[in-house]
Order: sequence, then structure tokens, then C-alpha cells
Amino acid sequence: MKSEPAVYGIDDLARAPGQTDRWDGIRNYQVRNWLRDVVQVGDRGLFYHSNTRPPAVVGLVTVTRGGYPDPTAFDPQDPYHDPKSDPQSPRWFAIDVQLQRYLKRPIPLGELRAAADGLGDFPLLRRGNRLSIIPVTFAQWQTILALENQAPFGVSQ
DNA sequence: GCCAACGTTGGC
DNA sequence: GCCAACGTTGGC
Repeated sequence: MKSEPAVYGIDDLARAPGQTDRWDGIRNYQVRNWLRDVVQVGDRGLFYHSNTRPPAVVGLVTVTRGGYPDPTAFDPQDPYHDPKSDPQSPRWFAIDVQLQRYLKRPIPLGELRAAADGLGDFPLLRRGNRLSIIPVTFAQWQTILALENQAPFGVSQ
């Protein structure tokens, strides 16, 4: 789950009541379909900071509410307002996520690239990926979390 | 329905 | 700041 920390970062989630917040504003149909049809309570995710230096995986989240109509689409005052979505036939969906924990250290994108052998075809490593939520296989999940306990590249110990 | 133009994203 | 990638728009 990708977010720009300048807009909404993991610290914002950590400060939210119950460390739980709504993941809304998704306006991509492929991601919308996942939120509506696939994502379920109890699913886990990686919190990724994009458009920052360095971009990095920073934490783990748990889904606490499955896909439901995105209220920001109905609110004319909201920057994500979409007049084409109405409550009778909602076009966009949101989920709720809870912070599970921060990673012990951020895992920068560069380290994910260095571990690319263990990640296979991982969309996050592809140039121009713009999906705000990307599926992660269990094997990829394990590979990424294994990096958490390794020293950062270039740091001896 | 096609597809060129355009805007946005986001790593570098 | 650059630019590749890609979704959306809109003329035809």
C-alpha cells in the first residue's frame, strides 16, 4: 500500500484513533476492483512511502474493514469528490487499515532491487508502476521481511 | 472503437 | 528537472 508521506505517512496512521484509518481516495479501476472484491478483514499489507527519499517500505498494516463505498467520492467539498459516484451505485471503494507495527528500519527501494532475485516479477520494481495498491505474494512478503533483520547495504557490523 | 494528445506519477 | 510509463480524454 503506497502513500506519499508528505500527504499521508505511517506516522499519520500511528496517530490515528486506534491506529486505524480509512484508506480512501482510490480512483483507479483495477485497484477499486481489488478493494471491492478481493481484500478482506485480516489481510495484511506493507506500508510503502513513495515520492520521498528514499522510497521505502516502512511498516505493516492489517485490514480491519473490507471494501465499502468510499465516502469521499460523495462529498462535494472533498478533493476526491466524484459526482459520477452516488450512494445508490457507488463507483469507488475504501477499506480500513490498522497499523500492525513499524519495521525495525525502513527498507529502501534500492534494497528491494538488490533482492530482486527473491521477488520475481514485482510491480513495485518496474518503472512507471502507478497502482496505489499492489498485490504481494507470500514469497515476496517473506523476502522483503527477511531484509528487515539484515544490516543495510554498505554498513559493516 | 481507435488513438493521439495530455496530465499525472514517481524514481532518479 | 527530466522523463518513462500509463490512465484518461475527446475528436473523429
